[in-house]
Amino acid sequence: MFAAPKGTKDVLPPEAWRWQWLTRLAMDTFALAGFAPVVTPDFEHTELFERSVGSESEVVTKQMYTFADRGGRSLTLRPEGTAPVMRAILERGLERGALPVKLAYCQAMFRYERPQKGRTRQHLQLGAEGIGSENPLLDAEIIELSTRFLTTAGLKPVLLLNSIGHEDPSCRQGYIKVLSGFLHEHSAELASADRARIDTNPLRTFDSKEERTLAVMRDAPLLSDHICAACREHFDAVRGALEDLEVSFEIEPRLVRGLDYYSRTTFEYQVTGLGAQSAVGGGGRYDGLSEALGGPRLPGIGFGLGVERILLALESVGTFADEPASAVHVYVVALGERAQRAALKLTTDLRRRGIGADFDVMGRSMKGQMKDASRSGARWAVILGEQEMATGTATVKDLESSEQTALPLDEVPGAVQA
RNA sequence: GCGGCCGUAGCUCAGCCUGGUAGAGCACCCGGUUGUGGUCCGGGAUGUCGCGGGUUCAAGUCCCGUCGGUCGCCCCA
Repeated sequence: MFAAPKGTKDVLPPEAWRWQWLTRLAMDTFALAGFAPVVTPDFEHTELFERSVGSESEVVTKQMYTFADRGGRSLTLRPEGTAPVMRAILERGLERGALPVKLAYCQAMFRYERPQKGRTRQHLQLGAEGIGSENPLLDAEIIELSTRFLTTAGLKPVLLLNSIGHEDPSCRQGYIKVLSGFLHEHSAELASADRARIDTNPLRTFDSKEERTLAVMRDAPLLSDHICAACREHFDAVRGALEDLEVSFEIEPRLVRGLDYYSRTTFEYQVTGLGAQSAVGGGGRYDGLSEALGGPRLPGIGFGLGVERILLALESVGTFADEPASAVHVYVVALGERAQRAALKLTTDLRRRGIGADFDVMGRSMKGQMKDASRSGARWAVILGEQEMATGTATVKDLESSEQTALPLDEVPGAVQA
């Protein structure tokens, strides 16, 4: 027998109802803020991710599902959502129309990693992107939106906020030099894994879980003390706007993102109940992304939220804001071949009127059908037996109160509306 | 890519240490009520004991390998 590939899993009912509930809630919430849905391909040219996420980044060097198709093209299963959306915008020239472009998605991401709690090789991500404006109010709008969605879903996440400046010697590049100098000075005190990447990705040293490294980093120079005046001003405006909106946050000067395209505002949502993982989502500005892909200057900001992680966190909280119920409202019980055909007809008639209905196709006894009716979650059982068939009626039973009455067939839909 | 633990019925697991050819609960089906569910009672079906190899008269049980799961490192949503 076949099993699902390593690091993937099927989602079956009842869990799947929660997925549907959560993703609908998200897309509805985003739409209410003007973000229209977008769907991009599940695979892209490998180069798209090399040029946006960064050819030196861990995601690109170790985690991508990259393959050659029969035409010899190097393709990659989408490891993140922002670069494909930007690519689609540039390809279709949306940046020459009305700005900002506001898009939302619910799509699978693929990363080759060792699976563990809250981490699989395919995961579903909800995201929204606001593209074409540098206005700090857009940052606040985006952050409030994702915060509100998570809160509505039933979480109380901690919002961590930082600014990592922009790609310029007067700003982040200058800081990285200062940081590298500091790290080289203290390299003997760092854990070996952290020492190894002083030159490749010094910012990530802040994320180390090595005690000895963290001890060193407590005295490390902070990016927030070295960003340029314009970035500082932008960040102050974002904070002010969030305060206006009463969105609470914590400034985390050590918050660093793993994808190269991020600039200025970065943020992350942390919750408990995810095992070793702590983030349900994160995002930030990517003012240089378009240019990295060969497009015009097109600043933007967005976020990505992990559906599996949100659901895990909700489970650990123990409450779902909206526990979905069965959609079957009426169960038609039939006795005899003639009644079974009538049952399909009645079930279909109810469905055409928008009433959830189901019936037995297993040839169950009446007792078995009643049991199945109960199991289906239906409120009503409509019984079609020989007596009913003879008189053109149906017995309508309320499965909660156990009360039942005989009605002419054409009055059944009206009787089970409530 | 590295490490710990685990892999027995559809599900959750016991049995493994101290080898003697499989069990419980739930779920499912049938009956108690040949036209009435959710409760209760009675009965029933189901396993290549992850896979491959080894030790042994005999392996679910011991050994090796492998695949998968899980948790952690790493990385990230």
